[in-house]
Amino acid sequence: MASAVTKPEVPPTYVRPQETPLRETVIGQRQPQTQEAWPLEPMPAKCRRSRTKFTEEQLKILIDAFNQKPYPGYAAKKRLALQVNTEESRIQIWFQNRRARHQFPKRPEEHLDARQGRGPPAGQTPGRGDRRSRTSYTNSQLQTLIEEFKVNPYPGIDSREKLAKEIGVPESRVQVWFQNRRSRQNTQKEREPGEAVDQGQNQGQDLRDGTVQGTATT
DNA sequence: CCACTAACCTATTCACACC
DNA sequence: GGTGTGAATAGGTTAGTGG
Repeated sequence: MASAVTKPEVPPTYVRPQETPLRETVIGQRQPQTQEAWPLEPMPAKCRRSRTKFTEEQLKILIDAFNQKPYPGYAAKKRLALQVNTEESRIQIWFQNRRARHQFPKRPEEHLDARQGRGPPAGQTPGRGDRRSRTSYTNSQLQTLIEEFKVNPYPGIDSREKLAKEIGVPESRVQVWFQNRRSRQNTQKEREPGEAVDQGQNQGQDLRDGTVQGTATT
């Protein structure tokens, strides 16, 4: 694919959130100078997921859990999600925000084992086995993601959900995939500042990555 | 208008398979 | 051992909601 059609559609200036948060994040409000950078349509109607409104009861459960364990593992997050009847990804975001905003009680007796000075206190870490199992994408799934990335590296909630449905993975995985993709694209650009290259040909390599497959989780 | 906070972002690191 | 990449983190920004 990609032979004729694909041009590195990705606008060279598609983003620089640092200074100019001119993403498409906003609901049809933003259309900054990069407007030309963006093609014509990939501006989704709706970008952000609608704001979740937790009830008092839900908050009580969450706060209680947070006080006991500010770094819940995947299983714990899943359990909480079930308890408060929401998605695990919402739980994850809630804990992220909570940790950022509140000085949670770091138990001194847990000697924070400064492994590197950053990151969660080892005493509270989820533990290795407590991560979500790694998602392994098939070639065709990756191909779909990559194609979409070339068109729009910042898909809104609607696009993400559509993509997720199309390739059969949770929307949260699509979001993480785009985050990682953007991140790695940036670091790669730093290494080789030569042109905005990549895209067109890299695709071949990107697909090569697809050799992953196999490893069915569970 | 402003405080609060969910959603989202980048940057960085961890984990783990693969060579 | 290095590389690739999904999943996690910290910390910052954007934007919806309610006083």
